Amino acid sequence: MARGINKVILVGNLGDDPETKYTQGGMAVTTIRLATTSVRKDRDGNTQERTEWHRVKLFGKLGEIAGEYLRKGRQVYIEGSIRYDKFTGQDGQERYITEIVADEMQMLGGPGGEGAGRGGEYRSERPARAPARQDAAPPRREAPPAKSAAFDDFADDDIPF
Amino acid sequence: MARGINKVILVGNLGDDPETKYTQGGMAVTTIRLATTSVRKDRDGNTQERTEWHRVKLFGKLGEIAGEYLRKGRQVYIEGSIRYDKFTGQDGQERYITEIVADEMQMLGGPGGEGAGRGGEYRSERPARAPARQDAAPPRREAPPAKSAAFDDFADDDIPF
Amino acid sequence: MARGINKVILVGNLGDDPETKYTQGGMAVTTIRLATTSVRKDRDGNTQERTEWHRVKLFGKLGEIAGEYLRKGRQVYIEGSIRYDKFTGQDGQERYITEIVADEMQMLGGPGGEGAGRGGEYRSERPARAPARQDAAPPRREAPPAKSAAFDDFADDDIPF
Amino acid sequence: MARGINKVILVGNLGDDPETKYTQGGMAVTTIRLATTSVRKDRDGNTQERTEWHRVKLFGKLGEIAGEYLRKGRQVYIEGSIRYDKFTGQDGQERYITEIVADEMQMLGGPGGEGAGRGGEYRSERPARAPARQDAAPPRREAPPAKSAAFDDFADDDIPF
DNA sequence: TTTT
DNA sequence: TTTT
Repeated sequence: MARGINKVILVGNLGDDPETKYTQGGMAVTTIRLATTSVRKDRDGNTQERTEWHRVKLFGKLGEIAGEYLRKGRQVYIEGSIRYDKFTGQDGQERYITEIVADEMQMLGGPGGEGAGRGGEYRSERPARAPARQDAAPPRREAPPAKSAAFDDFADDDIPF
Repeated sequence: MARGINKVILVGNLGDDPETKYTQGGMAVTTIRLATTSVRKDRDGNTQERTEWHRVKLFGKLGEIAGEYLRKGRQVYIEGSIRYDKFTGQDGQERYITEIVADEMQMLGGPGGEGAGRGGEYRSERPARAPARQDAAPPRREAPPAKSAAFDDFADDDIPF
Repeated sequence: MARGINKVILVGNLGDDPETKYTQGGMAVTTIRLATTSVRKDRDGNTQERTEWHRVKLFGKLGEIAGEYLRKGRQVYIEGSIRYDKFTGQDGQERYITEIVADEMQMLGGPGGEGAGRGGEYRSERPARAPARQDAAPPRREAPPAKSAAFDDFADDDIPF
Repeated sequence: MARGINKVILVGNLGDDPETKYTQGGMAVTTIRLATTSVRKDRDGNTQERTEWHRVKLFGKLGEIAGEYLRKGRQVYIEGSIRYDKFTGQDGQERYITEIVADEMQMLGGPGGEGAGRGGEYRSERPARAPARQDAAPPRREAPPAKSAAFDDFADDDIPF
């Protein structure tokens, strides 16, 4: 049972094309970089911009869709959670990385969206247990788009409203 | 494929005990009323309060847990979506109702929480197809608490981080 | 001091052009209708769509900007809160209305966006006390776009990070 | 004009008492550490927990209130944005830090809440220009609690609903 | 009434 | 109808 809420909502543009890798179990893991920019006036009245570059990871079906349809420049809505990781680099130094783990994605009508229609929302399917191991699993890009789960929550058709 | 985002986040206190009904298929549907209060100063500098009373519906396992653990006065976090419904009353008049359909619930450490520990987060399981019809399905309150889905999204244990 | 959280996040398309009115004090009040659509499979495996039509109100500068730049079909991000209102119609019947009061708005890159650039985020300025009453205040559409407040929170330039 | 949305919502417990510093301009900057925990089942069916420790910064009035009322163990709601910072350590190494900059805070009914009532929500006032410099500004802890801004957005009392 |  |  989880304790606490860890929720992130981003609307930003991709700084580059997505990168997709696959686990040994064959699950897609796509990484995108998203920019969000805020603006302020400094004490001299000059406009100052600041851009945050978010590192967003998408797993499973969501990762496949992201890898297939997102492109550099595209505007996207992401909902997910923050994850702080620590690892040891090849130089023996400890390093820290912060990532947003997506569980929902919506392509918005931004630039770079040719070839993919203009929008569409996808939710993270909780990936089932990893399938039987397939060494260095091949892409299997033919996977169909995830079906949305949002409305499945009403799956009983005789709800007593 | 869904289009658009419809997301609600509430932290409020229950105005009354929850009410649980069951569909003919045996799915729990729990309704709670949540208060959120905002404050402002009017033009005369007097403090003005305004309370919104939200009607929140929880389905399936989430509805069972809510019915079992939530009580009047308890503070709760809800995440869900807005749903506007129209129906015809017994007097033939059209009526409108706005509800929040919950897909996540977190009991907070507020008052009224005796007997239930102090917290815990639950996510809406996408209810599977309705089970074989059981006329006027009995409660089956012995259902175990839903397992959280939040972390299940990492279900492949050899993720290439 | 407020108690509770009442937060709504929407990404949707306008069903019609915005409507702007002005208070006697000269404050703009713009209403837009936003569609969000979710999809589910029913028990027969057929795809079912459901669209919610949100009524969103934007006040002050935010209302002026919305009235000027938003148009039917345009995709927009809204952040705000839910407000339930009750009033008595001319027939003496009690009526209920649910509205989203916006405090942030971001135009997204959707269709219908000619003449307005492609995006831009705006926050609700807390409107100052109402200006001296101007009977049936004239539009004053020449108002400049609101400056974003997001980054103003760092207004002290010698922050000890 | 900002572009994009960068929004974080947390409900968690403080891992330690808050730390408050002051800028040379006299603005409070309070840092708290918040834990959020998620749970999953691994492939062997064992329950795995994972806790994220968020570093949250609160500025100005919000920082003063946090420093005064929050304590280790207390449960709190935070809304803010993610900020990635890079700096050079004393060893000449580049380091990265991720922080949540709060613009809303709500004390929840969790443990550790003695002496401060049980709740209350506060919003970040956009801090005005820094006051005249006061070298190593003294705390001025007597500052009154920030007034909530949420409802101020309706400041014109003759709104044409 | 939008959108895909 | 809650809560502080």
